[in-house]
Amino acid sequence: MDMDKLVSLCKRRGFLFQSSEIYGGLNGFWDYGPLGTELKRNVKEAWWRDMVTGHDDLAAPPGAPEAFQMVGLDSTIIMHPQIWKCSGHYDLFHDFMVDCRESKKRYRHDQVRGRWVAYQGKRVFVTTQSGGDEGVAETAQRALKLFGLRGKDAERLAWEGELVSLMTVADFAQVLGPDAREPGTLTEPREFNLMFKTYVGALSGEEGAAFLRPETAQGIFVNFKNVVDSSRVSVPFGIAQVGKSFRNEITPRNFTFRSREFEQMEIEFFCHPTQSPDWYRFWRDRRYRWYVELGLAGERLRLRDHDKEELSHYSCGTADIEYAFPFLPPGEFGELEGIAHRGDFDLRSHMEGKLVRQGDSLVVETDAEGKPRHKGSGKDLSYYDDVTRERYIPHVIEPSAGADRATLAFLCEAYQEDKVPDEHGNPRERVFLRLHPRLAPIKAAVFPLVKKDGMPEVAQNIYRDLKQQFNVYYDEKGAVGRRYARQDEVGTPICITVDGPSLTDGTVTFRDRDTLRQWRVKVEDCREELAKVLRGEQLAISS
RNA sequence: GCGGGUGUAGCUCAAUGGUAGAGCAAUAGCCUUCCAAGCUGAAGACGAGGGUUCGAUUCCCUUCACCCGCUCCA
Repeated sequence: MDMDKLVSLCKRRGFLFQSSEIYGGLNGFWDYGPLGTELKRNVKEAWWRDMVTGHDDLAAPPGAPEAFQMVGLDSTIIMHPQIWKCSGHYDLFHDFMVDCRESKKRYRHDQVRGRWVAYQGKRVFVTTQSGGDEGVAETAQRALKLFGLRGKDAERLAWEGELVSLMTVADFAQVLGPDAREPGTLTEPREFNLMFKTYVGALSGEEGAAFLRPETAQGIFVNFKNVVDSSRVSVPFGIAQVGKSFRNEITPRNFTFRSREFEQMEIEFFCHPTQSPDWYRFWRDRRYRWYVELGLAGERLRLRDHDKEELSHYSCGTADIEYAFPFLPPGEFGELEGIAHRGDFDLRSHMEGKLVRQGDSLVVETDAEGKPRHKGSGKDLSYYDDVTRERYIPHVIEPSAGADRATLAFLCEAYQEDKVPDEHGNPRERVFLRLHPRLAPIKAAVFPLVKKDGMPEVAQNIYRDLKQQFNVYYDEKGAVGRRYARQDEVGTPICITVDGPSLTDGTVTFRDRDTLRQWRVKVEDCREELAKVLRGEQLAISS
């Protein structure tokens, strides 16, 4: 599939627009047009319905260890800045970077290290990105090259001390960049913040500095105790949240795939530590199935378990649900959702402070004085089980999905081209979106075959009746074939046409988007028939 | 952030240092009895800013956006 055609269709029919377009656009931001808004709403509502309001609290679904509860939450985008310090985002997302004017490469200031060396009165800080013996060898090698010496002259170089961080160096004119041939090519360190910074309060002083959330998850963790204390849930249970998140991506690209403002659909599922591997597998499979059920059924969708090396320091299992987007190189997949086993990392972080791995356990990271690097809330977020009389910190399974990415994947998967016969029976190119009926922005279109003989009046009555239950669209302009084509292009599953026989026998035709099949339905049965078709029940073909 | 490429109507494409043109789409109407037909009407563009010039869509500079590669992506 040609991505350009989809992008063009999205703009032409009002699914997606570039943000601030009349001012030249803004990189990494996208607006949803009238139809895109409906589509994305449907994606989010399907998720909410399937995960939360439609979930049966009383019985264990297939693959689940036991029955569980699901509740919702809507937390704020701006939260206490300490949350991001304890969660680890502040340290991970907040770096100083240096650029090399010569090699055009960029490095993290804290990851470049090097050694001071002197030769014939010249003193240079030779850098490397490697540590340990490798770094020592590399700096030795590069110093020889810089001064035009051979290996046997190595002892003529006067080294000063061990490998140290670039952060200890003030004058960059004497620094030889990791990929440079001459010293002095590195820029001053520049602050690089992947979180959007803002200021709370009318005075924009640093004491009011805060961040737009880079994920919705933390809002759930910090409300864990509130939810437990207020909503009669007991472990195991999940808290779901849908909402905007913000990341200052360095290279937003690939349509809406990597946007700076995006929407997430996240669940934090709290369970007993001994049961957590079973719950992890349940959620991994459940979430994969959700995409399949809504139409991403082909080989372009896959479930991929992370390798051990790929796991975050706190995770004991992570899987990605990925889709082979058409804009990616063949064989590459883009992440739609990550399902992570996060252990007790998050709740403990917000109790004790930012955690780091030490051997097999997580401990509070400390500063030079032995105090916590980022202090936690100090609140007890453990859970007391009334039945077993056990107190513990629940483990967390986190299925974290991107609403915009899912929407984009559904669009890509739905895009179809085929040939249908025109009025003379000659094949004509057709573009249509084979969207799942639950996702389709418009559920049905109602047409009078021609704009006379009382057909519009009948069609309008059907339209008004259906409108009470479904998002339907009325159109009486031009040839009916054109109207069909327009609806196909935006994925409307059914077109209902009032024709000659309608006026005498009270039936109308239903036309199926994918097969072009038509069958007759009584006017008074339209609502029920449409509901049936949208539920995916067998089409009642009678003509 | 770097390098290369591209910016003309919703889309596809013209032309031009001196009034920017077409096809398709969209739109209003006529016609039309099942898959973008036809006729008529009206509407619609040089990404933005600056410079050179009597005059710039065209030449120059800057900027913004998009595409490709690098970099980045807890």
